[in-house]
Amino acid sequence: MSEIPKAYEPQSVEDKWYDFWLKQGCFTADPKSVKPAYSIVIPPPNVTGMLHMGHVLNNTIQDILSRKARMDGKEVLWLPGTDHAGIATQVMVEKQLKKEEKKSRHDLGREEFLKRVWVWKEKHGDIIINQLKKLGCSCDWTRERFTMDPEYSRCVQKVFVELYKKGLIYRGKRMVNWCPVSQTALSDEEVEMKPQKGFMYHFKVQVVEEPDTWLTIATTRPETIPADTAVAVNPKDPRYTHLIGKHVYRALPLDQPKEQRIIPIVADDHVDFEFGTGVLKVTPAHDKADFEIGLRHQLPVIDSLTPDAKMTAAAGADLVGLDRFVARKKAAEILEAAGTLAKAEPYENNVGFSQRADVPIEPRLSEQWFLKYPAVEQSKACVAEGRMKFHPDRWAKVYDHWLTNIQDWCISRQLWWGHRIPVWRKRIKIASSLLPSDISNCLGQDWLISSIANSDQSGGANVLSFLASRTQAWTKESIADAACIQILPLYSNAPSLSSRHELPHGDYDVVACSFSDADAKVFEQLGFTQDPDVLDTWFSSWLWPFATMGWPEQTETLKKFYPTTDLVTGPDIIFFWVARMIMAGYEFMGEAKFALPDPLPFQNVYFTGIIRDKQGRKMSKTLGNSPDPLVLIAQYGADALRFGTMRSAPLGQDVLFDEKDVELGRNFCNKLWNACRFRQMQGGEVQGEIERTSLTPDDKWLLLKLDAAIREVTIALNEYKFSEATAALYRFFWSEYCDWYVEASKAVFFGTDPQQKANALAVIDFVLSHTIRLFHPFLPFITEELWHGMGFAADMPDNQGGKTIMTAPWPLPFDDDFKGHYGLDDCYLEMTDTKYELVRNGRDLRRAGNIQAAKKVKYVFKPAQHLTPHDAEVIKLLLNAESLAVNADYAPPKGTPMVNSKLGELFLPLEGLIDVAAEKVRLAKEVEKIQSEIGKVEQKLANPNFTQKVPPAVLAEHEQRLADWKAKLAHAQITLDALN
RNA sequence: GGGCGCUUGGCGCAGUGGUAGCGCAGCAGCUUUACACGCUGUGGGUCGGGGGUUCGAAUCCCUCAGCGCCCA
Repeated sequence: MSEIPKAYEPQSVEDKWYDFWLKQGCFTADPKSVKPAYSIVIPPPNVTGMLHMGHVLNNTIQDILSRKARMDGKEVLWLPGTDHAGIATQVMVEKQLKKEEKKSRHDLGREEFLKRVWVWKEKHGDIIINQLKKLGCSCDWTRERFTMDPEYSRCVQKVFVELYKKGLIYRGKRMVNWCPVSQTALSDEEVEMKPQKGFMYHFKVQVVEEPDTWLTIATTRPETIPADTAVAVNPKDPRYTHLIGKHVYRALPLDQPKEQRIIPIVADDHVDFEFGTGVLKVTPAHDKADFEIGLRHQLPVIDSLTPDAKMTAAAGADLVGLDRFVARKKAAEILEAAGTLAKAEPYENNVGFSQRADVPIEPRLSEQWFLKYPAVEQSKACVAEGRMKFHPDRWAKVYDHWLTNIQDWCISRQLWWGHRIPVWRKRIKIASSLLPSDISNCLGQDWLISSIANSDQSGGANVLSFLASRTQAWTKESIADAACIQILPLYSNAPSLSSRHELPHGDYDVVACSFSDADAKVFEQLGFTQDPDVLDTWFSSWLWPFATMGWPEQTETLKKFYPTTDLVTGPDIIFFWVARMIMAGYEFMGEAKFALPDPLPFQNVYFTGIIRDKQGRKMSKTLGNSPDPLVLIAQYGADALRFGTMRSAPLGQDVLFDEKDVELGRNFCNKLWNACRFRQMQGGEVQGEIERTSLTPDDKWLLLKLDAAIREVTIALNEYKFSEATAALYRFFWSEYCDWYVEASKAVFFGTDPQQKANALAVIDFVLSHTIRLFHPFLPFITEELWHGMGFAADMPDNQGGKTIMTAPWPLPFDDDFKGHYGLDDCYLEMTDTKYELVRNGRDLRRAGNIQAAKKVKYVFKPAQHLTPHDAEVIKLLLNAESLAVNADYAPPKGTPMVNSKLGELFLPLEGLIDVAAEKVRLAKEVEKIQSEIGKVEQKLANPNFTQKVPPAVLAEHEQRLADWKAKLAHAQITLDALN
């Protein structure tokens, strides 16, 4: 740091140090280390993603935690990676394909399309990784993982097979959330409810048995009328009881003969009296609740929508082929023309939207894979009992509520990009009863295994009961973990086999499930076809904390770093990810071989706020209110972005982002830079010995303030209060160190005493070397630059900061020995504060006199006690005075403005220059304020209830306060009198 | 409908029983030999409304209102 630029220039510094850290392997975790472990797994960003402010917040926090842990002497693993983001990535590549080649994925075929996705991934997949590096993230990049990596994919498939064998995964025909744009099922968590403006249509239907009776039905979706298979009323609704069991003519489609449109009136408790007219149209194919009603009353299901949400032939000639929203209007028009539309009034209701495609989802009956969540009770308990802590803890309630009302997870997606479901199927026909030969014919000799053969001497019946138990299935001995096979009747929901002892004749699926590539080949050869669906992306990310560490092997990494210490994520994925990871931890890390007392995946979860713009709106591409962090980094520096973000991100609150915060961060870095520059300009020995007898009160004051700052910052970080930590650092460094200590130290540096100078330098080096370390987790780049540039690294052992500040020890609060040795008594705090208070008041005198700030003036000080030459020099300098005459016998001329303090009286004898009238007004105002304060305290003290009930300490404090105010009043009065 | 959170100077926030604070913005002044990305000052709040507990309430309780989020 020979030629130090006047302003800090981050660009030249940041890349240099990041490369250095990488080359030196500073981020690489050593599982063999004897140091205690600290670990975090990154919430994997989408491989398609670009860095946004949410990532900045989230990853800065993880980096702070990681860097602090390293300085605490921990062996740190921050494990990075990306997820494959099934829908998002597929949609993106499809768009590109359409744009560049005017082709759809179907034009290419599955295999070719997937090749294109991989090409895209290789080309763009590391964009976000490089962006994280720009931010300074100290991730162990040697362990970077991608959810579609072969090893990781194998974990996903293994988990699927295990859960399948336990009977927790099943295939079922259910109502699911269907996204007509992506044409896939979605889990409940991927559906977002939004209020939508539409119409409530009231239409009439005629009762078959009583042609004079018409019922009015209210609906927001008239286009689904052709799929109605009943109308329902509440059995307790007196308006309609007499009609139950009768029928109505369905209002649509009109081209269908009337007698084919007869549907029953059923009674169902689900129907709300109050809603609409109390008569509900029941559309089992297109509404979840209606589907349930349909089941209760064995209603047929008419599907009137195609997978891309156009009307089918069942909707009639008028509507067929129309988009659902067009058909809605058309249906209303048809009803109106037919004279059966009673009214249509504006109506707002909540509609489920696909989170990805942002279109209304369709409830749709389809065959999907579901998971009954494992380890739910353990997962609830670990948070409820506080073994895992949520910060802020209110999220624990949200978590608990979700787990209590948990629904099976729809894990299949009708996509191509993702982990393909490791299930193969082959259709077989069973004529009378199942024989082992049926199975062997189907599976080949290779799959007939000894355990079955032995237990199944007598043939079919035992095989059937064996299959019926469903908790076991035929497994190939050599790869017992990898595979299982079941025989399931077609179109059956999962549990149906359990009560059967005989398989009736008919069509069956032989279902083979395996994560072995060899098995897959065999299945294909035998004419099995693999399930076309892929798994939900979250079905891979829920394994993240251990699948990234080499599971299912008990690797060194797992042994050392699992369970992880902290997880940092947004509350918006508490269900998607956090809860599921906890369940996966209990389910898959609970095995005896891992020997974990508690297999929870992390000990603490820190939930960040959501980043909003300064008007409080969510950051979004369409609003264009989301700044590009890389632009900010280029403009202000990564440290500035980090510091600004942390400073404005209180625990548990959303963050209102303002570029001003980043500017403030930059200004702060510049301040830090220049403070070090000032030190450099004084020259002298680096980190000299502090001579205890030479310490001035200012030195002691500063060291005590540093001690307080170390305590505050450490406590704040332990409690995840990052904005408090930055606030404490900001205050200490700027307001205490720079504004007061550095200015006061100029009294020494501008003086002539070499011993004093050397000592001040030693104090400054001591304080700066501590401060820079405190700042390091927040400002990794500038602190590394200064650590070396200031020469603080020079005398340190390599692993104690000699090589990099990253491993310099985190500053500890001073112990009593240290304080005793250097005489750091709290009285120096008060003494020095009093001195600085005197300076502040002395500066006021200038203003009162309308004296230009630049003009040097002469002050006179009348000490009330001994004043050292050093203190006199400090006061003079801080007052920017031409001179400060210390005179115990000073007799001021009448009208001399003065201020009073415990140290003595400070006069500004500038006869004639003082605006006496203005000064009088100012003092009168001050007296008024003091009197009002005295009044308040006196009133309290006069209250016997107060004096009798209050704790003695509080009483004493009030009495002291009264005395202080009274002293101030006396001083002010004297000053005022002096002007008269 | 249920749950959670928020409401403190123009803006963003801290303060969980004992003198209402911080930063930004504003205003006034300043080429003070580290820093104008700076320095020195300064104005501005009956702590959302109402009620209660208490010697004492921004803080605890009740209630109302507004805003936001999650779930149904």
